[in-house]
Amino acid sequence: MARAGLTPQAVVDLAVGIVDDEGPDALTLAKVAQRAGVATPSLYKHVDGLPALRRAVETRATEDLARVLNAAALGVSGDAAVRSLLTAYRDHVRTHPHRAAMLAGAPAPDDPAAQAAAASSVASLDAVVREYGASAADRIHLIRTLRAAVHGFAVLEAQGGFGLPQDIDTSFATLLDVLVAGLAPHRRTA
Amino acid sequence: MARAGLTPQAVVDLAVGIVDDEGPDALTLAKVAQRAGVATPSLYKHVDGLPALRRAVETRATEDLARVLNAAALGVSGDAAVRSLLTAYRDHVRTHPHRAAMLAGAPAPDDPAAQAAAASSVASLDAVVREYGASAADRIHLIRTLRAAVHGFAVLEAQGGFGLPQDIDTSFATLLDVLVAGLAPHRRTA
DNA sequence: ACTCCAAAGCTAAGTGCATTAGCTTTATGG
DNA sequence: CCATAAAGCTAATGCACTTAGCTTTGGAGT
Repeated sequence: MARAGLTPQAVVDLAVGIVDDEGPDALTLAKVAQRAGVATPSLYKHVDGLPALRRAVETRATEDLARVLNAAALGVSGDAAVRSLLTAYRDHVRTHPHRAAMLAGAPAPDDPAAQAAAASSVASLDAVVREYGASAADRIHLIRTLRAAVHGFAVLEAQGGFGLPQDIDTSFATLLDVLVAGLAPHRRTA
Repeated sequence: MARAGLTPQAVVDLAVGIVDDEGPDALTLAKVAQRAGVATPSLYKHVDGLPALRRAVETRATEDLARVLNAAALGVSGDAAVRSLLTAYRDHVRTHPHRAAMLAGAPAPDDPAAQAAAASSVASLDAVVREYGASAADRIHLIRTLRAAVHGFAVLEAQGGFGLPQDIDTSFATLLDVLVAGLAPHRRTA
């Protein structure tokens, strides 16, 4: 192939880097091209315009999160598993604060990778709440409850929505305590 | 004054309308000018550029939310108050889904109105958790817990982050139940 | 009623970005 | 060694934000 040896993958890598460094609003084709050492229109050989690139970055972020959650669900169970997963979620968003807002949307219906990543995250959460809900239909509400709570916390923390930065660890501990205590009545097995 | 009789207020009104209709990304000075029946540069007589207008819209959204929360905190107490406030929060975001993402940021430090609105929301929440925490320092963690949980739920719902739209009311009921049950151990007075 | 002036509007012009079209180069496979 | 398809480029268009500077208008004060 030709000079810079770009691939769709590499372009998305650069885009993710820009988002992590400067936030989603700073993602522009011009900036990606500059980092790639290439003229802006050349990117269209690898990516179908800015909106598509945004979606690809979102997919990548969803996949990374899924990996983290899957890892955090290994070898734990019960309340400890809930704490492990939620803590991993929060820590991941703290490490990548600019991705926070990207994690709330539905995966693109035409992107199997995004669908798979989303399903994988749900599966990790489902494993963790399995002992709190008998049927999958019951558990979905618990999964949504946990996801909403951590996601809200992570977004607020990442975007400075909590007034003072101090004591946020204590607040997160409170969140975990409240959720774990609130989940107790749903437990199936003593 | 002159022809269109614009004011900073009126410009922000139009901007809020655009955000509510088409989302934050659709907010452009050109579109505001079109709705106002005015040439784009004329807006600079009333507003200090697009970023400032965005902030003003955010402030307005924060104020509206505060009003809703204040109203929902009237004449209720205990668990019912928690449910009332959180339900009002969720309903408000459902009514204005495009504002969801705007409600996570810190209020601009140089905008007293935004500061006041944020403080007012916190005050409503504080009143509701007063019987669960003795000191203000204790309550802040409960406030953050509740806010994170509802905000996460509202954002995920508004942005389609929950897979299927059905059963979301049940999920929200579960969220409320879990939070109320989890809060119980913190109750001061029986 | 008249004058003046500040506010509110306008047009013109510059900049940056996204995107499309069409050309040129390069590397690779036959 | 050459043909070709991918990868890159330049040129050009359109849209949005923004600044500069001019024009109009409506009301305040006489």
